[in-house]
Amino acid sequence: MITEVQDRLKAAVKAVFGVDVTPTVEVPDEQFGDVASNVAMQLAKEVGKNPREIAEQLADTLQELDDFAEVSVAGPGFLNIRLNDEAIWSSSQDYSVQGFALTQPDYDAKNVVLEYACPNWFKELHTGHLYQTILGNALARMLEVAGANVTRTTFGGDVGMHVAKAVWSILKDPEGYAEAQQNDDPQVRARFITQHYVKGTAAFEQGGSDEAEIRELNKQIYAFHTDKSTHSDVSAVYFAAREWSTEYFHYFFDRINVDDFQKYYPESTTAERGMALVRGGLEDGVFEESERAIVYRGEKEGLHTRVFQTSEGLPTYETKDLGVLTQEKEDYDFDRRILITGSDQKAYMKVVWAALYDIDSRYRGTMTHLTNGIVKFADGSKMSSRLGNVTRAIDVLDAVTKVVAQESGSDEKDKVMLGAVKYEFLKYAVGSDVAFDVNESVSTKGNSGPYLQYAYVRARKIALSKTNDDNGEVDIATLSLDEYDRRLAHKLAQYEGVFGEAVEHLAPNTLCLYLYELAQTFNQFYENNRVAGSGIPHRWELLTRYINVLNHGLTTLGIDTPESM
RNA sequence: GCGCCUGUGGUGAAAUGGAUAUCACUUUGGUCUUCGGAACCAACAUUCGGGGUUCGAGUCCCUGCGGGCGCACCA
Repeated sequence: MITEVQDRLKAAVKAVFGVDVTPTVEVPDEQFGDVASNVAMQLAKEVGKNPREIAEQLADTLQELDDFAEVSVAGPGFLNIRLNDEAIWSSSQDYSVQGFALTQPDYDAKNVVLEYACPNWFKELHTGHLYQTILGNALARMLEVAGANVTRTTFGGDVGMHVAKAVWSILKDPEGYAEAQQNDDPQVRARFITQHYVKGTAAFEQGGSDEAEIRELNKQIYAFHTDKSTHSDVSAVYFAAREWSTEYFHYFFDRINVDDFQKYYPESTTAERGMALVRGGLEDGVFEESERAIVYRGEKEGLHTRVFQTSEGLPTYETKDLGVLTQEKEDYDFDRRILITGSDQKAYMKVVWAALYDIDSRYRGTMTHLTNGIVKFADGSKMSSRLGNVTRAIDVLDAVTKVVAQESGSDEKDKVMLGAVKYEFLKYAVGSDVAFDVNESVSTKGNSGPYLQYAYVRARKIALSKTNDDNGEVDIATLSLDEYDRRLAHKLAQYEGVFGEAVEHLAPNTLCLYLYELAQTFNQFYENNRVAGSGIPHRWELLTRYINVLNHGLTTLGIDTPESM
């Protein structure tokens, strides 16, 4: 709808003023028209006339076109266009039945690597991971619809100080370990490891001999991956717990029903590769030595200095990140790489990428970093996994399950629970803080996943009530839409444009908002207009189109549509 | 201290520089003898303060105040 109008406007501007522009066209508030443009303001300077005058001239030309029922000028020079019913109807036609063509030029046939969730081995997943997983899953699906070959990857720490802390604590206090060996519930084992991580962290912060032991253990664990020396009590515990964590990740991602990652990159597998890059970069002057460590001087890019190799000769997270980046490039030859992490990593990641660009400038301009805000409790305090006061991802699911169970008692409860959680996270713009109150923030009413799921279920059931009287064909020539028919058709016609915008800005919330408004528009239509037994073919057709768009949108966001609720 | 981000109804959020700032929750009051009521309708704000740029500013610039995050061997 937008693009058709845009084309006509462009042609009209060319004809009247001989100027090439891409007119801005948008859907205005309903009172103004079906589509509107402020192209007259765009042109004012170039043409040297006042916008109002330009708009009047364009209106006269546009008024002649068949699809336009009315073209008027308002305010400083807005062009408001009301389409005739036939044009409204046919611009929503593309969405009927199947085979939506929603490819976007920026992504069509491009290789995209999407890295998200990035869990740490030896720690339970918390709400931040839950959020990133849901967001990443939705973006991946959106980009696939847009035509991209998407590879979902995740990168997490299976080596490093946090690991040493957990393993140290288990070795120190093996009580519970035997028990965990017996209990193969992934959630229980993950909990066991996390508790030791918290204890190990506390001991480390006390300093003294505990800290020294943990540092020593850290080196030992790195060596397991280079020497493959896996025959000790220490390595037995390490590899067992590492395996438990891996199983736990698979268990959890399956639990929330998101697409599988094509590839897990544990840090241990990218360390050596990163170290090689750092050594090479040191020779080329990208890195330099400082206090026996190897650092990158970010100041030359307006950033700060970061350590890539410790004075102990160990790689840091920075180096392992270089490793995974180049590994992904080699494995999937990405045209574009999108990374999702917490916003606390923003400045850090800039430095790593600056170093990478210095090493290999091909990467410049191919990478995007999306961040979610800090996940906070509703009282404003920040969660810290180090202190153990996290809201675990599983706690969120449990809390919402309770709410949903009270309200529905249906057999598709799980879909509704996950729908509530997913939509709640997706409906807000990417990047803002996530203030999280387990008991209150996940809604099942109003602008929520369950509202949309219910809207879908209801519409499907209505569609099943079709009788012989309702089987007529829509006849464009005699088509007559009333206020509510028209409003719904108009809203349906916007899907393609909204989807394109959501992809362009990597903003699932745009899509969420549209689907919610669509459902509201339908509910108004349904409240006022009879469908079943009406014998009005276009109402049935609108119902079908509505169901298809809703289904497509929700599915793309990773939200399942239940059969009943 | 330096850098980056942020401030929108009671609460949580939306708004490529465009028209009378949008939505949900809460609260208050309505609709309907259901095509599935998890519905529909109505009421509730001078976008933190002060300057500036612009035909036009929640949005851009400057400044003040408040909040967050990051700044070398953790991830």
